[in-house]
Amino acid sequence: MRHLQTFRLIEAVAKAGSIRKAAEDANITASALNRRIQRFEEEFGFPIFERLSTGMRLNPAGELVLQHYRGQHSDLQRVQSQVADLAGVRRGHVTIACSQAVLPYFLPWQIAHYRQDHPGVTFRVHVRDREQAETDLASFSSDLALVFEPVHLVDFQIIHQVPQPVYAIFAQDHPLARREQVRLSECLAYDHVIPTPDYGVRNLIDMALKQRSSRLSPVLETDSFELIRHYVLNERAVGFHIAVGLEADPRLAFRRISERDLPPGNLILGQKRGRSLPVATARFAAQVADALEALEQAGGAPAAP
Amino acid sequence: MRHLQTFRLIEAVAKAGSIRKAAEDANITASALNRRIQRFEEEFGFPIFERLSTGMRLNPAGELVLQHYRGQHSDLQRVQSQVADLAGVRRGHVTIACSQAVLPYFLPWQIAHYRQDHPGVTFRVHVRDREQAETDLASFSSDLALVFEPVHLVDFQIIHQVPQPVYAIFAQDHPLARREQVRLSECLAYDHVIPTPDYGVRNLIDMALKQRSSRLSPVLETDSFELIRHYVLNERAVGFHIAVGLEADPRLAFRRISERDLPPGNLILGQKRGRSLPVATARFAAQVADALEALEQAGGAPAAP
DNA sequence: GATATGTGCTGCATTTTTTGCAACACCAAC
DNA sequence: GTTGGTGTTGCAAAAAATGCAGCACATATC
Repeated sequence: MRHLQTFRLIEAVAKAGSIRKAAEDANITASALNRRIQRFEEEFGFPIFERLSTGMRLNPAGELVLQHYRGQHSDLQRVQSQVADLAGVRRGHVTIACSQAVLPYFLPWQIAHYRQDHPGVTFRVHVRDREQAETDLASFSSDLALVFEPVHLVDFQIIHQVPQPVYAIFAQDHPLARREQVRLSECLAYDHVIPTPDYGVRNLIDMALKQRSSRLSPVLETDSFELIRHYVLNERAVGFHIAVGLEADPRLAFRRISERDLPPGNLILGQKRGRSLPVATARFAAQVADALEALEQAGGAPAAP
Repeated sequence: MRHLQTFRLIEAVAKAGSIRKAAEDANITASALNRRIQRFEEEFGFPIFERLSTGMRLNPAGELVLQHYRGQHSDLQRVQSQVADLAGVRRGHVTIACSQAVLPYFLPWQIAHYRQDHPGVTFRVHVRDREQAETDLASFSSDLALVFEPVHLVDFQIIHQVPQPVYAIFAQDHPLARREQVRLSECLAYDHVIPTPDYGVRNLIDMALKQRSSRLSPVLETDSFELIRHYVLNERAVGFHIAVGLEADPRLAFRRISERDLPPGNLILGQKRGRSLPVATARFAAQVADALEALEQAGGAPAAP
């Protein structure tokens, strides 16, 4: 919508840090952009940028203005989506910030399934750690977040949550594979592969170990769960993973870690607090919530839908 | 702000019912206005007006668009107010929808008191019955509502409420003036003057009488409390009024109606649910809430602040 | 049934707004 | 000082919005 053009440009300047750079990106001249901003500031009644010798930086007023714009933009999209819906067209665009764990099976299946009924709806998926996911919601960069054990929970509204036990994963021929359930200390006795502290699984392990004698001594620490899943196939090591991303694989075994050692964390579907989502987004969220519900009913066991 | 101009015009057309009328009001030609709307609809992707042979009417999509505009407009004002505040200027504009009862003493004193500290803040007061007040909030026509016994309470968020007993009012020399407290049936035995059914006081009386034998037979039914207050000075009649609008007056007497007959209603300060108010408005609301609090501490007795 | 009055819409000339180009003034680093 | 970066401004060109006049159509009114 053209009436938000000035705000878009303001955002571009704020991001680029200078009028000239932003102008180049937007394919207009610096002078035009400059005057747009001046005109806006005059109309608005207050300057929204600090003029430094090195360029432009938003002042607090500008931050407020930008936030207003983002909310306005998002709400307009919601309205458009709603109108499209009542016109009989189910179209729209859904942006999701999610944990890596849901990438291999859960999320692709959910998206494909939704698109079967509503082929007009498109998606964008951002892989984020739990903190970034909440930031994304707050800045309207993402509509939904599907994350394991979020952190702040301010401005973050839970749509649905399901407890997810942590599993130890290893190659099929690993000694622990003969067991039904394993203890955390047993796992750590082997070489182990763990996520970096940004992630919920790691957080749960850290919390659990605080009151125990065992310590972590990972052979590999990584921010990629895909790497963890594949690494344990190459060395006799133990990895950690939550149920939702696991699926039967003849080479891989996973065993639940005793709840006495490691309480289940929560896989949470959420949105920005107080925001009303576009129709397509809301319906997709409802579908995912149902799927999470079903997951819980099934006992949290790893399985493809 | 100029970027909302198109929305303003759309609103004007919706209200006027025709492009030509709206164009005249806006001091532009019908053709310009027409093209603005066409351009908007094309950009938006859907028509927002029904073209009737008699003029234009918003379709459901248009209603959504208008609602969006009102929300965004209000939010922009909030941002401006907030910026003005952090720039050290306390300025702004507060719009209140209120019951008649608070007009004589309570509200004027509150406004004057606030303006003493913040002379940059201006006010607009709309007298509304309790139902209209809520509509005003919903359509962003008013920022605050101060009403006795609101009706719907959906989309209406209570900021503060204080119980208000109903008083019988009459001339100083009325027989009932010798009593400390009066019964409802006693009042109705005299000629009585009551508000129309739109008002909370009337509603309370109606509810009370449902389970009793007494019936209403008013000599005067009116939507003006000012008229009620003045009428009982001219004829030996009984009127009804809530505490907040009463003040010592040598010619007028008021006596509390027994709570056994008539439970106190609530005087409620509220806003549109989920909306964040401009700084000036929020502070004024806080001041009024404090005053209501003090009113309650004082036992709800009629008195000027 | 003809007329009159209202509606929204459109082609074209005009006005207003926005933009691009070039130059200027300033600052920081080299 | 020179160089490369910044924001800003005068002026002319381009683009967008507007006003005018007239069209086509529907609904009242006589």
